[in-house]
Amino acid sequence: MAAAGAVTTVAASYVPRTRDSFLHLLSKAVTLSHLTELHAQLLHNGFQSDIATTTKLTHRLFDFSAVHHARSLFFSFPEPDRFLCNVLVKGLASNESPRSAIAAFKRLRERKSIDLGPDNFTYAFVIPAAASVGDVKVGISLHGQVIVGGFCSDLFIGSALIDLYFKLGRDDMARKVFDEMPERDAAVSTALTTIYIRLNEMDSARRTFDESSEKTLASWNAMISGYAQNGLTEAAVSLFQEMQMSNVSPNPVTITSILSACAQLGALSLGQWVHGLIKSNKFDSNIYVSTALIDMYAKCGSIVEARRLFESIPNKNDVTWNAMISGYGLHGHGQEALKLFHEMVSSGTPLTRITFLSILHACSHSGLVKEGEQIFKSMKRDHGFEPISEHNACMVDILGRAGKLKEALDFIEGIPGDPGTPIWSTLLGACMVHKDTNVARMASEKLFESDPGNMGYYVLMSNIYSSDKNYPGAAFVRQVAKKRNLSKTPGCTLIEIHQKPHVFKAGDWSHPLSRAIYAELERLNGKMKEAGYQAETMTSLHDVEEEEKELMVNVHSEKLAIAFGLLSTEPGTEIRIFKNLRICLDCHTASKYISRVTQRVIVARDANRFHRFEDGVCSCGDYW
DNA sequence: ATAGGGTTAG
Repeated sequence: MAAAGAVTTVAASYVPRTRDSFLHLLSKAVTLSHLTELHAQLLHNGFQSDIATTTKLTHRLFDFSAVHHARSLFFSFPEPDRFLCNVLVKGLASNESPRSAIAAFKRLRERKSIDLGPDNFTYAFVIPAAASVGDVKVGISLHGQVIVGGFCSDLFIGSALIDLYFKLGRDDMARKVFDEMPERDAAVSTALTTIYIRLNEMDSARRTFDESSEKTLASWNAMISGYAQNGLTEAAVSLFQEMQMSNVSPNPVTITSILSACAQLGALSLGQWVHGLIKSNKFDSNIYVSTALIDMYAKCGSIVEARRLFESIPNKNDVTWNAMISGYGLHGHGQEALKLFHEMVSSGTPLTRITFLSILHACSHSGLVKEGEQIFKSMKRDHGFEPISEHNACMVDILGRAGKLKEALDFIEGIPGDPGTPIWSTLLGACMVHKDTNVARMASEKLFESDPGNMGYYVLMSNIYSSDKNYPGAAFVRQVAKKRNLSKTPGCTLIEIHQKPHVFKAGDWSHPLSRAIYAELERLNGKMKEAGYQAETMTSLHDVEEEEKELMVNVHSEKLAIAFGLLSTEPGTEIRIFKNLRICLDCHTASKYISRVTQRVIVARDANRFHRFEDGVCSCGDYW
């Protein structure tokens, strides 16, 4: 046993202790060596047959991932009770593997020495393990046991079952479990909040959270992460601020979610502030935290800082590598992404489907057609991953963005079965960049059929017609969308000036400096035209309805943010903007001209990637 | 002496 060696080293500091003081010290221990030392002292004091201290020690050993030590402690204990068994199942599930937790659960249930069967805690630990394995048989059997054992009213078990059924793809059963749950005790509102979040009913979740008399850290975290994962990033940030005001200290789980929100928002200064918090709270060694931090820096434009952090992490996992690879992809650093991908392969880190999505996207953003094709082939041949719809879409993207629309179509032909929505949507995007109306029409017909409620495709198709000067076609597509009552996600652009975020919408006059901003744009327009810039003019929009015409010539949010950035910063300063949608063709062209006439570097993150405009050229090479 | 909450693609 690991502790045996420690006995001699602590013999000198041997102190007799009571059971309570041991329990206290065990929960206070902050390092694994504290625990091994305490284990030695426990043996000295004759506590080896005391079940309470043994259970606590086992639990704490699992906290530090000392699986082997925890295991041998468990098996050396003559008559473990249910409590100790539960700790084993939980520890195995969160450390070793969900499979071994399930195996241990089965063994313990068969063992007649445990006179009482599993309890509500046991199921709360083992059901999530079955969910993460995705084992239908085990899952259904556990649900049966829950019913027979009379645990249906337990909210923790209910929420675990709901999650299980979602992971098994049985949304109907998830809903059924929820609807059949009887009493909903207000005292366990955290569980209910979690359930609503899993059902994607954020408003009910928030109501439950707000009404709960005692807000646990887990319930704050559930709400914040629920918002962040559903793209409600402002709500996540504002709830995080509320949490700070209520004097509740964030833990690594809170930090991970809030970093994800910062990454989505492009909120660099908040992200940096959170980084400070991480350092002062010593959360650096948490792999979720450090991975989310890398992602935040990469998505907020600081790819160098992201890489610096990446190098400093000793315990990188697959997600960490994936985040860094896709960061390079976003910035159009395809070669760096490829180098890292090969390093990942040789590091022995298991590759995942997301690894291949990340590297394939990196190839497409950098126009690396050959390299992308090689990786796609080796994915199946060398790594045994059958391509799913998203991987195929990546290949279409690689070919399409490089202008090889014919090859892209041939590739689609070769896909067995229905190619799926993501593929046609990708192809449509490529048609926008390369102005191919015929292929676009074909792709859009498939999309209007398979995903008729998605306004994005109508906008894209209408823009493709417009850039081909087919205004009747553009107007027709927009009319169809209008008839179907679809609305477009409003575009907006964020810019941080002196650590304060400013958000602009198209044609926005709400900013206090609006007059100066529009005047600056006017001035820029003149200089850009001298340099050869041509905007869409009113006369070319003669076939478009009045209302739509106004919308189309409205100044886009990107331009407003850039003009504001130019006014508010010293000459020569880099301008960084963040757009929630894909940047439009006109704004892309305009940004190139602005970078030339003002001699400023403009970095723009859109929904897909980073664009770095410098002296009239964009780093994306005009495919995005 | 044990529950709940977290990162990567699009």
